[in-house]
Amino acid sequence: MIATPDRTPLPREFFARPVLEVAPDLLGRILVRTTPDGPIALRLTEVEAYDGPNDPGSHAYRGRTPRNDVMFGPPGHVYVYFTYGMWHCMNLVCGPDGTASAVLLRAGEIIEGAELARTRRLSARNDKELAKGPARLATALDVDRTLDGTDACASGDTPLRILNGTPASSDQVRNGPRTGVAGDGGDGDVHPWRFWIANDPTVSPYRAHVPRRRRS
DNA sequence: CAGTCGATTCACT
DNA sequence: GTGAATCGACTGA
Repeated sequence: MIATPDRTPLPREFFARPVLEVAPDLLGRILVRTTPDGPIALRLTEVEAYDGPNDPGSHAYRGRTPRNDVMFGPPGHVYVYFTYGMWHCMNLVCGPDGTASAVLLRAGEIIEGAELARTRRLSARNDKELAKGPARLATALDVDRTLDGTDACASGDTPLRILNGTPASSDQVRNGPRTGVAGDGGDGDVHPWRFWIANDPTVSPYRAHVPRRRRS
């Protein structure tokens, strides 16, 4: 018998801890996206940690800019970036105010509002693929830069909230190198800061970083 | 101000 | 497995 997920909101203090502590603890939590058409809820199954200005793989590595400004702010807020000219990815800001660390939400299982998610993810061949990958996750939840800076810990009307859910037990958590991160591998250290739930079918496949060939 | 490339995805072979 | 799509942020001259 499966316990009903706990829908208590996660408090800001949850996110104020060190990012490497928060990231694995996020697995099994529930993200609720409230759209004009209704709610979409997602159970997190895969995340990656980015450890502020000390982390070459992080957008915060080269300092504060208009794009990454939210990362430098208080924890519990959402950092959304636009990439490859067509996709969005979403993060949750962690650590004390000013730390600039964040967790990239890479994959999850849609547990509510799948019919809404399907209309945004027409290329998905099945429901496991709706949010299998960070840009797919953002697309399924209708997240773009207009939500950058949203407080996921605010009470009342919010487009995004994060709930307690059913945290993954530590023996179900796996970790390994981050996907597609230029700062990892090579001459630098590989940070095994990708965390996922073992054997979960919604987790995205690992890919090493490949520099893009120059366009003709 | 031009050049480079990205915390990716999808269609094809 | 390979390559295209697509644009804005960032870099360095």
